[in-house]
Amino acid sequence: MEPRLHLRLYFGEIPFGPGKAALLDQIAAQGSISAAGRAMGMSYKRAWDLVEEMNALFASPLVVTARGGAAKGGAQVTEAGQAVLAHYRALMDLVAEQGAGDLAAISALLAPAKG
Amino acid sequence: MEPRLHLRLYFGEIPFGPGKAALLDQIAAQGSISAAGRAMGMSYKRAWDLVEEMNALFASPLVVTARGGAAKGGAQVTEAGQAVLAHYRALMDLVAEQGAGDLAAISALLAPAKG
DNA sequence: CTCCGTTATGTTCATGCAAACATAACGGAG
DNA sequence: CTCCGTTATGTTTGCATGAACATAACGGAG
Repeated sequence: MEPRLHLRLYFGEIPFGPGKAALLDQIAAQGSISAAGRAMGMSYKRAWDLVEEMNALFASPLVVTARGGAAKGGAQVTEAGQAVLAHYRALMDLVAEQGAGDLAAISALLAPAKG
Repeated sequence: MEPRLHLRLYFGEIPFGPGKAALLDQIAAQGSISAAGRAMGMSYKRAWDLVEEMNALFASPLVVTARGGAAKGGAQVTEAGQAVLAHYRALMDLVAEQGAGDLAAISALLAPAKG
């Protein structure tokens, strides 16, 4: 499961967090939205809706798609997509490393994990 | 309105972002949950629910309350509350300053603001 | 031409969540 | 004892969200 304490980047009302980052990773690795969805236990429609949401946010799409048969159809993460992913990861790493003290201080105040 | 690009800290499913931070600020400034809610254009119930949610997250409450009349009743932000607020702000500042490059890079890729 | 895996889209249903409204308990001030 | 502003809680209703199901379009492989 996801770590107890994490960060989400927000573009207005639209969140970009661990879920969308992992989806982009899976699309890059699998070469299709449906395969990525399967690998993540997510319905194709759900995955596709998330992709559409992300693409709508940016001037150029983060994921490009192609219809068609087994060898032709598929999806690829664009350079813009890789860039967004890289900058998102950089921000998360920044917080995880240089913000470790603050994160630990907050964690120490948290109530014991509930069932 | 809130900035187009911001961060929320997540404790499991529970978010802690600009809204709750501002609510804590207002409670500290106004001395009561209801006054804080009024100042923020938020119903008392909404504000109280948020306070309850935050208090449940931590080992000791972030806000303590007292019932009663005009001079007696009210709410105060505890030391734990001030600490959480300070560490949250520190993380946000860290991202805003040292993550400025990544934030700018992402912003540059965003589609022009829609209506 | 058929088949298969993919993208693309729509519909329905359940669930969660927030807003609005309503009410009770409290306790000092006067 | 009454009043007032506060904390505290419950109920209802509308809206947004997600899950599940269904269907269409596409296009290369064979």
